[in-house]
Amino acid sequence: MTTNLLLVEDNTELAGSLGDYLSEVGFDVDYAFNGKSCLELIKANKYDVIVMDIMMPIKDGLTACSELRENYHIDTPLIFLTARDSLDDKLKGFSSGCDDYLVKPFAPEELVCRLNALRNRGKIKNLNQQTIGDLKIDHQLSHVYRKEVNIDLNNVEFKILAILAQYAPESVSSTRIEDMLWPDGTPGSDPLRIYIYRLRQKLDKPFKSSLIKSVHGKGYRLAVPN
Amino acid sequence: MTTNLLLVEDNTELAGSLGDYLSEVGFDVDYAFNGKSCLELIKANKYDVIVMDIMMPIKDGLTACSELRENYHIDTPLIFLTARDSLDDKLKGFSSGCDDYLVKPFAPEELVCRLNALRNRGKIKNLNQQTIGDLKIDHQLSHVYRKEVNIDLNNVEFKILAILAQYAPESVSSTRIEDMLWPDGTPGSDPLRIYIYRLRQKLDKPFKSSLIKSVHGKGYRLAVPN
DNA sequence: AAATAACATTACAAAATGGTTATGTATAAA
DNA sequence: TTTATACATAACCATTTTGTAATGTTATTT
Repeated sequence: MTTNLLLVEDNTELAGSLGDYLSEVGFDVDYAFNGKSCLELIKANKYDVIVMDIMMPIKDGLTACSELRENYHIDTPLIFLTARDSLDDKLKGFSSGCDDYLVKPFAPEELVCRLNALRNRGKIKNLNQQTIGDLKIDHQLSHVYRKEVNIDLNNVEFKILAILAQYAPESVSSTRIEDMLWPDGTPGSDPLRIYIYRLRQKLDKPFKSSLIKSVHGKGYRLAVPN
Repeated sequence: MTTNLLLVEDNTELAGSLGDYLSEVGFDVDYAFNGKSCLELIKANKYDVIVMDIMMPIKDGLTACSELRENYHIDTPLIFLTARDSLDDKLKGFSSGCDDYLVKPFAPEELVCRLNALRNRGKIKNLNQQTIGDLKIDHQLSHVYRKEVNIDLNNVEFKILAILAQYAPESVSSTRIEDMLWPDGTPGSDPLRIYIYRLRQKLDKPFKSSLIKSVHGKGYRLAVPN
């Protein structure tokens, strides 16, 4: 998963060294040296994240950023990198439409952290979808699919599956699951087995192979095919 | 458009003054005073953004944040607010899964900027008009169209739709919707269900597919096609 | 092989949740 | 004032969830 990054910085020396560092840690770096050329690049290519200096010739960063947002409706995550550290400068930065603002001098590691945070936010939906074999779990919407077929689970069933999925392919003890399902004490009739049964009816019975395995004396586990 | 914010801070004095400020500038603030109670609140309600101290009794912020991400798959934007300013502390913060990291002491205006940036990140900047599948919502004029057909909604119906659209395709709990519709306390007869029914009559019944889905025990959500 | 414990299955009922209809009241427009 | 509309209430029924009890099956131990 490469991240396409545009580095906009008129100081060629800084651009070079910072760009090298970012390339080393896995970013795919393009360069622009002023606000004008950066707009052209952005319109031509699609970037995951933009790193931009504020003070630049021809067109400064603030102007470039707000043009990007207002005129071209491009909402690629953008972080300003600048020596201007006053509150007023920061407010101007954010009101021009940036997503983050980092004051020079900075540790390159912090920049990388912030870039990752920016990038992940846009793709967050993928992060909360989990795939185990032919099983897909959307933790955001509480949706489950097996072989592209929607499986309709209720609250408790979904929670059990989520727990098993989290620790798969390891087994999870019944008491552990029960503690997570009923933090204030498990009801007195051993309902977990019944829910496991129901989960199996929906998740395993319609298919050839069964995903939920009992581990005698230990608990349950989610089998991951190969 | 209200923003529901959870402030997690064990120092009650700071929590109070900061919370007051955030309320003044338009945030809807809930409070938690340690990592444990915050987890319970977050599981019960859905927040648009979380502001969290790191050093807290019972359960510190870093632990709370990573549990949130890993165990509960909750990706609500989260900003750490802390006096720890070393690079190492920041790296730990980001690797626990936060989205931003602000060092104390800070200007409250900067916090607000960053909160707005977090909230808007990845979302459409044009707030006046919204398109979800074949549904068009004009928040300025309170107009709704589905498949180019004008849908005439009354005040409450429109507000419900706007709320669902704001969080689509996520579900929104009934209590949350009620809080937004009737901030001074819900009328005593569960009117939300009736309004949902009427909204469906106008928005879904004339069409083949239905946009408004009930999520049993959770609330309602707007289905986005594909 | 018998006994025991762990696990699976079935059927059922209470409780919570959600959808619908009918109707009453306040508010604003004609 | 009359009328229409928005808003709220009450009551009813259907569905889903959830927990319980009872019984059958499998695995492990003695």
